[in-house]
Amino acid sequence: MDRLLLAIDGNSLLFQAYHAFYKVNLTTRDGFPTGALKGFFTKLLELLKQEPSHVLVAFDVHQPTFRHERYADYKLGRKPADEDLKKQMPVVRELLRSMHIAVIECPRYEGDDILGTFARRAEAAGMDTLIATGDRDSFQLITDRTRIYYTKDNSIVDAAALKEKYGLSPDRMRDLKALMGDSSDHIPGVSGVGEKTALKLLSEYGDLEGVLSHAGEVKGKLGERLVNEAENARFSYWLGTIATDAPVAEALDDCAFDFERTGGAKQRLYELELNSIADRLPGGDAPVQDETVPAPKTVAVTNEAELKAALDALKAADAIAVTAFPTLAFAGDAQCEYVLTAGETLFDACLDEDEAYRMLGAFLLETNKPLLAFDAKTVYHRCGFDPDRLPNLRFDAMLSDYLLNSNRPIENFDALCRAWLKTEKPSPAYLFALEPRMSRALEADALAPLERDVELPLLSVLYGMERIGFRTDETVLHALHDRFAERIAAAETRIYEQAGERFNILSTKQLGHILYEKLGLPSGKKTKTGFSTDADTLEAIAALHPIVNDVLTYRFLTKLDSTFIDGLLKQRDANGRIHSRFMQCVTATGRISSVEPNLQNIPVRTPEGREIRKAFVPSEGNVLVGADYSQIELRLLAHISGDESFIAAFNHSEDIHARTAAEVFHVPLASVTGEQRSAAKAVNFGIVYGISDFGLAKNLGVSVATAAGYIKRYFERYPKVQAYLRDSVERAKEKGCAETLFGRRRPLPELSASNYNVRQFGERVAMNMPIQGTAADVIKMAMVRVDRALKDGGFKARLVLQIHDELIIDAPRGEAEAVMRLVQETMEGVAALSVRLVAEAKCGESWYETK
DNA sequence: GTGGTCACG
DNA sequence: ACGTACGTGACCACT
Repeated sequence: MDRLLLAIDGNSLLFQAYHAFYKVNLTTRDGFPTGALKGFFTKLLELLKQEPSHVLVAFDVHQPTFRHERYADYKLGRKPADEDLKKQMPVVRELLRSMHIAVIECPRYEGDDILGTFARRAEAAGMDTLIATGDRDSFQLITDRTRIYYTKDNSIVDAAALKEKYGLSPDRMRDLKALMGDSSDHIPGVSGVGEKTALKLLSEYGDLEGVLSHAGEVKGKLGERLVNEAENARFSYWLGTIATDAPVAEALDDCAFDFERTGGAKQRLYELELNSIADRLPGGDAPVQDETVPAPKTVAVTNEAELKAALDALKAADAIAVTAFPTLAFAGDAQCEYVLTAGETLFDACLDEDEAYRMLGAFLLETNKPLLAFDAKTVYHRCGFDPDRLPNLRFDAMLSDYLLNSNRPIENFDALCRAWLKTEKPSPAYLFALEPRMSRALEADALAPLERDVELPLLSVLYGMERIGFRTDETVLHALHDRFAERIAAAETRIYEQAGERFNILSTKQLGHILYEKLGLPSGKKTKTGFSTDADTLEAIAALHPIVNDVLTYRFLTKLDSTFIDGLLKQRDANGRIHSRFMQCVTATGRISSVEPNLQNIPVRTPEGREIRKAFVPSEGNVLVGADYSQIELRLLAHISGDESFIAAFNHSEDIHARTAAEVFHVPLASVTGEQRSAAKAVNFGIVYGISDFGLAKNLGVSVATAAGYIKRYFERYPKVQAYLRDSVERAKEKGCAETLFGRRRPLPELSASNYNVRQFGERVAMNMPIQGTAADVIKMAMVRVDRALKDGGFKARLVLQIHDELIIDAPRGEAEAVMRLVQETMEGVAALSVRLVAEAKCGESWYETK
């Protein structure tokens, strides 16, 4: 096999990577931007699959290059690179060097000159070259030994592909550009000549000189321009010519590449929290060990006798540390870990993992020793604990880490150990080192009470909810499926008739083709990949063609059927119960989330969707008690802002949206119309989300000016709300994070971003997070207290679900009345604020009835 | 794996 | 001149 040179245009790739990750705003946990790095190295690894024998990455140096020195306006037109990108530039070079990949720069020459130079050198050495770039200029470098990997669409371009696309040979690409110019590269070209005209001229007269010498034959304004701007065109040709003889110090041999030597970047990539990249590099041996945390001795546990001996040894321990992934491991101190290991020979009596967990669980309960864990809830599941009898949990590293940085939940224990201790291999023994360190960090940020009083006890409550599950009635689901299936089939038939063909209605691409091309309906906004077909867009054109409503119906019903009916039926256990998992360390605001299945988005807003709640039923002999907070976020806004009239409205039990409407529209409360009320409701939501006139206008379907007027009058009536929103942004900017009434924090690196939109987003989050997050804190505290009150009160009733401001309890019929009172009082009394917290409880034979 | 869409608070 | 409501998760089509 021929040897291959992979020559990468570093600047081009880095810019592309930066913009690809722009919106994601990827950073390390302490705020260092890493989006461009992630994109760059992901692409690099992809390119390395070509198995090059030589690799180089060419960069521009930050000064005018020889081609541009003559071009006075050059600097004026160039946009300064974003701060975030600038910070990552030296890191890219550093990482590449530690991967033993040649980084090549040449003063006064651009990256593509270096690529051109090396491509020719490689050819001379009998090698093939693959140039990776997102810059089409490089197409001029194509030969039968040199191809371009065009990163914008991941295509490999050779002479044949170029001929097919432009009808030009590689060396005519410069002629093309000389005529059409390139504004992004500040190449003037000939005015009024674009790609089409340039291609036409070239096909007629061969090359640039041919075109210029025949300029007199070209009619009209175009001919004039070709004559007048001939020098401009020649200059452009020169500007657009990539050098193949740049005086580069490095030789081809300096670019020799060996994938096995790239592991040198591993440690640094982990530090940058680019784990997925680091994991793909070879080796990575000798990780930096923090001196104060020596690796523990490992004792393999392969059979029951060894497990018993290990537990025996742990009887002297002050606390027990346990991790469940990838396999059960535990420790009684930082010096020694016990790891469950498959037996090595046939003579070893293998120990069943479930049995090992059971024995460890029993040991924890018997001794009641404090438990340290990473993801204790999973450990509980593996041990199969009875939710009413749980171990003495003292520390969960996953929870502590989440409280310290809710921005990005840690993926696993490996990553946490690396981040906190600079260790490579995770071990439960490290929990003994992590506990004091993380506790100090929590104390320092005043987060210890949240950890101790809310998150740790809540973990056990959530475990109970997951274990118990929510009983469902499959006959309800099947009956609904049948009803929906008929209507789906009918809508489908009508759609095909009206479209005149069968197609996949759920494919946005195919649907867009039918609606906007075949039927000629007006297409509204666009998405990245085509025309938008979302419900808002379709509703706007529904009156123009009856097919549109059929499509909306079809979408609506298939969504209910596949996501909720099918989806739920798949998740039922042998007893018909559904065990969702409640994720405690996912959201940036402090809410919990629900997965597999998500029980926090079961339909309620439409009559058909709401029917699904009839399938959620109490256990045998029980009823469901549902209790929800009334307007909790707005009440918290009233409390936190201290706005007297807002507080008064709540404390007088007024309808808050109607009251807001009366204030904003200057009408008496009694004469507020339905329309005014819903506008006011939208304004209230907007305030909570971090208001913008544009967003409110879009939501309400009014002009931006009208929306701005609503907001203005709102702030006039509730001045302290305005002051609060302003202050939250200010405070967040000072502290670098937003925080709730109870001190939960969310880092906001967005606030110091150079990009306006990212910064605006940060400001909206700074307004929203304290409200949404405080509400999350409040209901979490309520859950802990409700759970405790039920158990302490000897009730059999148990929490089964939380939906952000609502709790569902599965309660014996005889307990219903008492439980309703208990849950309502607990929820209302959980925090003493300047506004009353109001909760309403109901009970019924299904979730449908508890609203 | 990503993007579009839509279910919830 | 730009492009935005906040927070989630699941399903489908498509690459």
